[in-house]
Amino acid sequence: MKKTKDENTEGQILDAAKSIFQTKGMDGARMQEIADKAGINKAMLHYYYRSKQLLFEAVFKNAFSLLAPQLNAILNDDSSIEDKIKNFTSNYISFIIKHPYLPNFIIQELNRNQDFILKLKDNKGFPNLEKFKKQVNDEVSKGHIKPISAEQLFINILALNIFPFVAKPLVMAFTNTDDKSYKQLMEDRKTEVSNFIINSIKKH
Amino acid sequence: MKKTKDENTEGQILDAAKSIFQTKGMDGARMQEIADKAGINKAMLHYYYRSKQLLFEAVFKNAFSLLAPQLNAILNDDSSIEDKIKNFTSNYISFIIKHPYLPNFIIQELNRNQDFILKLKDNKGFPNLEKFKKQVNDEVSKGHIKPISAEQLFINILALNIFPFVAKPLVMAFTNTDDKSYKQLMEDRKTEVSNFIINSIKKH
DNA sequence: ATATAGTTTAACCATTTGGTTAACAAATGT
DNA sequence: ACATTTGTTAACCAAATGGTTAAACTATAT
Repeated sequence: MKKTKDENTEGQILDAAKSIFQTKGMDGARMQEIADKAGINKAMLHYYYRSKQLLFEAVFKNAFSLLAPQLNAILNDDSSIEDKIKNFTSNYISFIIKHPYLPNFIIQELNRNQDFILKLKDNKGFPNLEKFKKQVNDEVSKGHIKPISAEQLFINILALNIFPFVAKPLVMAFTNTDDKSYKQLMEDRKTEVSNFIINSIKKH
Repeated sequence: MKKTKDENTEGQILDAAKSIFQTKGMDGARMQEIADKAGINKAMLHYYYRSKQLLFEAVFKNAFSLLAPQLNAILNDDSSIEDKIKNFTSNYISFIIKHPYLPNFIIQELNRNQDFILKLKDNKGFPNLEKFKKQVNDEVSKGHIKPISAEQLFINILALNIFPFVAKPLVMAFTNTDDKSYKQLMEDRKTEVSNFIINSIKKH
């Protein structure tokens, strides 16, 4: 029987690398620290992944492949705009509570290395706005929702959902909340945010 | 006559350090690169700022002291909620277009070093939500706007304004825009975002 | 049993990096 | 004019860091 990911060395390395890279970033991460966390010799990292860069890319692609399907849900699903917003908001916030470092990690590293995203864009499954655009334009011209471009609406949805996690320390300081009450604020947002968006675009 | 900031060495160092730290972060920045950018010997960095950590802190505090007044504008001004949102959105986006790396830098470094914000919180002039809370609660109970907590409204305002700059490479990839059309998208948001927020909270 | 291929380790290496030193140059005060 | 403080440089240093090597150990196949 094939060993499960967390008993074989390669998987242990990836898990440790995830944890270190996602909290410290490419530049802040140390190969020795990853090896220590995985409980193995540093040479093993190079045996399985050749270099820090390649290990990092493995972690990054893995992280991105978790995020992309969440976004495709809102872009390519067949439900109504209103349902999409409701579902996405609720699902997405649950998702991030499970992977708190993920959006920050992706954003930080994409800012550091602009070329990186070009590689990702070629992948099938990379989020594409076309269908969503058509849907938004349709609903606007039918008069179901107020005029708004699909791009701006999409940016707003992402912003309202992702930002509070990315800027957590900053927002916690401003709102004077501790970890526990911040978590509650985020729970509240599962419905708060979708209401906020829908209020804004629906006609009265 | 005292030399202006950009002719004296100390100021040149700070300028160079700003540019390097804000694009590469604490971990990615190299003292030699800062010295080269400032056009001086590396030993000068230590002569004026003692250590990388202290030089970094000088840059960080400087950056934060630019951001804080922008936020206080929305929190402590005497205008109506609607005016605040309009002005803040328009001003803030202009502000960031002038300092594109600033919000990302602050968020990234605060995530890296959680203790850091505690030092800032003690400073007078650190954004405080109390007055804004009172105003929002007032307008809600008077029935001028729909029920919403001041914290959630504040988070939403920050999110809609800051996020598109922080996550620029990601959003550019999703929306398939180049630098020029992204800049246009951001210009449009100066009014787009405030309409979006006001639509959402106003009563009909 | 024995050869073979895959896995793991300790020791090592070259380079990078933040920081220091000692000597030198330029102001500044007396 | 000269002494003292301030500013600047090149050379240097120790520690950290990504990566390599050669030997040892383990599993697998014949």
